[in-house]
Amino acid sequence: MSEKGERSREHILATAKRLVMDKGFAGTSIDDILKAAGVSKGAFFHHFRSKADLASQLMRWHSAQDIRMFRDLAARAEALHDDPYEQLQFYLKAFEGYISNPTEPSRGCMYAVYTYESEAFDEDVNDVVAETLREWSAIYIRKFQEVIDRYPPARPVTAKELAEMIVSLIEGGLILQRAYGNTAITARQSEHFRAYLDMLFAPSMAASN
Amino acid sequence: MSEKGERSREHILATAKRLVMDKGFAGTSIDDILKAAGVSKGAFFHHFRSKADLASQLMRWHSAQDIRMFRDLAARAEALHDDPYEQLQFYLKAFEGYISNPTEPSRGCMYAVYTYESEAFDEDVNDVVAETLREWSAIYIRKFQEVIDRYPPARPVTAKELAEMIVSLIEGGLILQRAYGNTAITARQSEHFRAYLDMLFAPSMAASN
DNA sequence: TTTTAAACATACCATTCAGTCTGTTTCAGA
DNA sequence: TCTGAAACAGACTGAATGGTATGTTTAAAA
Repeated sequence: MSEKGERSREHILATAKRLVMDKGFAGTSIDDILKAAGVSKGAFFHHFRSKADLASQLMRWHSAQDIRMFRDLAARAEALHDDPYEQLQFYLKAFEGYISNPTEPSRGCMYAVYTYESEAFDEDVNDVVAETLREWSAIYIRKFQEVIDRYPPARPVTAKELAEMIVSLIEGGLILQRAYGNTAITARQSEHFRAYLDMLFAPSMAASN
Repeated sequence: MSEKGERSREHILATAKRLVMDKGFAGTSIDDILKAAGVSKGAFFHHFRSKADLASQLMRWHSAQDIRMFRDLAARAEALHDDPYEQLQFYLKAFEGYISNPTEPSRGCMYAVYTYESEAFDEDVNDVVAETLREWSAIYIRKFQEVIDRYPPARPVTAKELAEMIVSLIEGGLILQRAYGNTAITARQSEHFRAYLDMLFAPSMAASN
């Protein structure tokens, strides 16, 4: 990242990420990664002590990228809009744009891959997965709470359950997307969720104007 | 299933299913399955030509079980209730009971496992996954359509998008469930979805009485 | 009782895999 | 220019893995 030496490590991580998302972690051999990345075994084992170490570094690297993106998106939403509901809508729409980007269609979710092979990983790696998902939820929870506080919902809902719902919809959408070979499903789920939010909050928003 | 010889095949399939759901397909070796099932290599390769053939038979076997369960649930719902909305509620609640069964807590979803390792499987196996998910959706779609026809929803929704939503919520919930080690999440998502349905249909149900 | 095929058991084989070992190159600093 | 360490290259190894070959048991039909 900072030095030139990081280039190769990041290149290996990026290649591994692509392969692991396509074939799973156990289904991806080190040789597969070497071949796809065009690096030697010496280079690989210079940066990673073992395949388990790759798993750990890969998840931490990917998690750091994601958390940065979540926070960037949240910061942009807050810079552009004052109203928490508008911030939320912006955030959700921005994510829809990101997930259905046609140049780099989403292959799925790294956390789902790790979750479904959790037995293969060290406990601390699984903890990173859970913590990243929690961090992601937390961004939603904060925003939902602000919205709920300002616009009493038509039905009593908690910020936590709404956050859990959108995360579930996205994770589930990514699975259906892969299974059906249709890259539009997750964004559609998010749109539908926004329509649900409209039902919940539109009445009291109208009343407050 | 019918003959005694089927016992061993089914025993291998059931064992493989458990292991594959815990460790993924690539992460489960044939020897793992032999050891866990207490059968010999000869027995295994008598019933399955290769590991890929196991993958195929396992998915078809599992899919057949699931589809039978979906249809049984739907039939029971229709036997117990006349009103399509009550049938739907029964169906969803029954599934919640099944998924959060404490004696056999759900390890996740087989289709998700296969989806995230899809590169490893033959095209026809991936087709079985997609078709089973569609079959599952179709049961929801039929019921949602009946409900929509009888009770005009508060917001224009299609049966298809509602079906896609509950399937996504369940799939996503199963991931979060594994990641967090909390076996209650999927059932909670389903409950939340039922609350959403109430918002959609309760007004016109009240009007029709 | 004999025959026959399915159902199993086990030793074995070739390949792949993660990981090691022994170097060579690169390049920053003295 | 020299030194030393980081970065890399690639041949090699032992264990694991998928798969085979060959033989034995079982059980039902003839």
